Amino acid sequence: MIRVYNTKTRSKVDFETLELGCVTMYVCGPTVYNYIHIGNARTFISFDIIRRYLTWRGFKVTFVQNVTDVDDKIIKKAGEEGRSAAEVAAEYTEAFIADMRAANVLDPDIRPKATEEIPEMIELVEQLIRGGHAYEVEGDVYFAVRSFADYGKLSGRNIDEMETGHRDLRSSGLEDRKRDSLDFAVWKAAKPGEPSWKSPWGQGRPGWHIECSAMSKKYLGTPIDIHGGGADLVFPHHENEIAQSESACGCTFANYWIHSGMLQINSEKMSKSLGNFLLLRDVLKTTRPEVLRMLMLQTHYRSPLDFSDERLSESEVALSRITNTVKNLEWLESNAQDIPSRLDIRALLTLIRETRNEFIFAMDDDFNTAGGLGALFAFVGDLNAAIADKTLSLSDLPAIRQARELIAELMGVFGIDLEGEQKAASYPPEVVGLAQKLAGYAGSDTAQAVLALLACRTEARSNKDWALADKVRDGLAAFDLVIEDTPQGPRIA
RNA sequence: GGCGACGUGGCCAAGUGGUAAGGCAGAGGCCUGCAAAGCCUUCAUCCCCAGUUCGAAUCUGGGCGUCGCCUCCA
Repeated sequence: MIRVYNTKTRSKVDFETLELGCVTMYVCGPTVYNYIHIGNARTFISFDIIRRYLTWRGFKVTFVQNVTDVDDKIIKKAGEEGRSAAEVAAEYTEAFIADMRAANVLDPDIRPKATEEIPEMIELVEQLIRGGHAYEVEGDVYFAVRSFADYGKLSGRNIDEMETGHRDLRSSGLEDRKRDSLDFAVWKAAKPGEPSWKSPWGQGRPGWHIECSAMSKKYLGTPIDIHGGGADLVFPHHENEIAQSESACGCTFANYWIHSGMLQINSEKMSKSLGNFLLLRDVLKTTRPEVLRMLMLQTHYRSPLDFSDERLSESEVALSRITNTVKNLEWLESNAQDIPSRLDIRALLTLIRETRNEFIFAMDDDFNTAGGLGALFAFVGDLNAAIADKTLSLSDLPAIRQARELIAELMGVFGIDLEGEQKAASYPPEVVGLAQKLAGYAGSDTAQAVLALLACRTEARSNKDWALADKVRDGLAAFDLVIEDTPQGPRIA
C-alpha cells in the first residue's frame, strides 16, 4: 500500500484512488513570463518522479499540467519589452516545454493553456455567481470568501485572524470595491491594451486561481486523485482553487494535496535581489540532467533542498558509482568465458529480489527517493563485492544481466536513462573529431586506428616501456578516450 | 504577531519504539609498473532538559536554534 503525505490532513495516509488502478493528477504549471528557474524545476522533477513511480507500480496515470499564459506578470513584462503579452507568453511557453524535455521530464498527457480554455472559465464564474459565491463589481468578479465555510482548511488558516492581522498591508486600491478584504478576483475587467475576452461582465480576463479550477475540471473532472504544486502555492492559490471548485461542484475537489518543498541556493532563499537566481537552462549548460536529478533524489521531495555547486559535483561522483558498475557489468558480460561459475547465483538472485522490495518499500512510503536510492547503492556495493576480480562464466550471464537491468529499471523510475547517459558521455563532439583525426592519421577507419594504438601500448607495456605506454594513454585521454587497465587487459571507459 | 516545517557523523541525507541505510569527504590496507575502477577495514548514539516505556533518533511537554508561508512566487 502506497502512503502519501496529504497537506489537507497534514498526515501520511493510505493512497486509494477513485478508480481502481487509475490516477488522475493535476500539477500547477508555470506562469510563462520568464524562463523557468531551478526551483520550478525541483517541483516539476519531483512530480515527474511521482508520476513515473505510480506508472511503474502499475497505475494508469493521467497527468495534466497547465500553462498560465495570461497573467499580470506577463502583461507587465510585455509592457517593459514593448511587445504583446501573447508574444511573451508564446516565447516562454515554448522555452518551458524545451527546458522540461532537456531535464528529461515527461510531457504531460494534456498541457492546456489558460488562453485556450476561457469559455470553461467564464462558465465556472457564472456558476459561482448563480450559487451566491461570487459577485460582480464594474466588470470585475470577486469570490466571496465568507460564502465558503471551509475556507482555510487546506492551509490551516482562520479567516478572522487573517483579516485582522494584515488589513494594513493590503493597499491595492481595489479594497473598496470588494465586499470583504479577503475576497479575491476570479475575473478581471480589462484595462486598455491588455489581452481580453468577451464575457457577460464585459471585456476581461480570468483570475489566476480560476484557471486551474476550470482546467482541472475540464480534463479530469471532479474530484481528482492528486493535485500538486510547490509548497508556496498552498496559500492562497490552492486554498482559492478549493473554494472555487468545491463551491461550484458541491463535492471534494481533490483527495490528495501534495506539495514539494522549496529549493534554496547555498542555504539562502533564491531571489533576484540576492543575486542567486538560477535558471534551469543555465544550470543545464554545465550539468547533465541526470546529475541534477541525482542531487534532487537525495533529499525527500517535501524537505527544503539546498542547491550548491558542491552538492552538484558530489552528485556527479555518486552517479558515476552507479554508471561505473553498469559499465563494469557490461564489460564483464562481453568477456565472459566458458569456465565454471565462481559466483553464488542464488545469493545474487535473492539480492535482486530484496533490492526491488526495499526500493518499493521506501518509495511506497511517500515517495522516499533517498531511501530508494539507498537500496540501489547498497545493491551496487554488494554486486561489486560479488564480482570483484572475477571473470564471469557464460552460465552467469542470465543473472548478471538481470542485475544490470534492475539497476537500469530503477534508475529509469527516477527518470535517469543510463543508456542515454552513456551514449552522451561516450561521444562528445571532440571524440568525433579525434575519430576523424585518428582515422586520417592511421589511414584507416577510427576503430582500426584506436585498436592499433591499443595494441601498440599493450606491446610497450609488456616490454615495460612505461614511457611509451603512458604517452599513448595520455594522447588518447586528450580526446576523452580514457584507457583503464584491468587484469583481463585494457579497456576504454 | 499568526500558521507550519525542521534540527541525525567533516558535508549531504534515510530512518516503520528495540538498540543508527546510503552518498560525498577522511584514514589504513588489497589489487596495479603508474593511474583509473573496484574490494576490505575504519569513522555518530541522533540540539538541550524533563517525562511515558522493560526499551526512544523515533511518543509527550518545555526550552534553544534554523527555515518556510502569511504579498506575486514552483
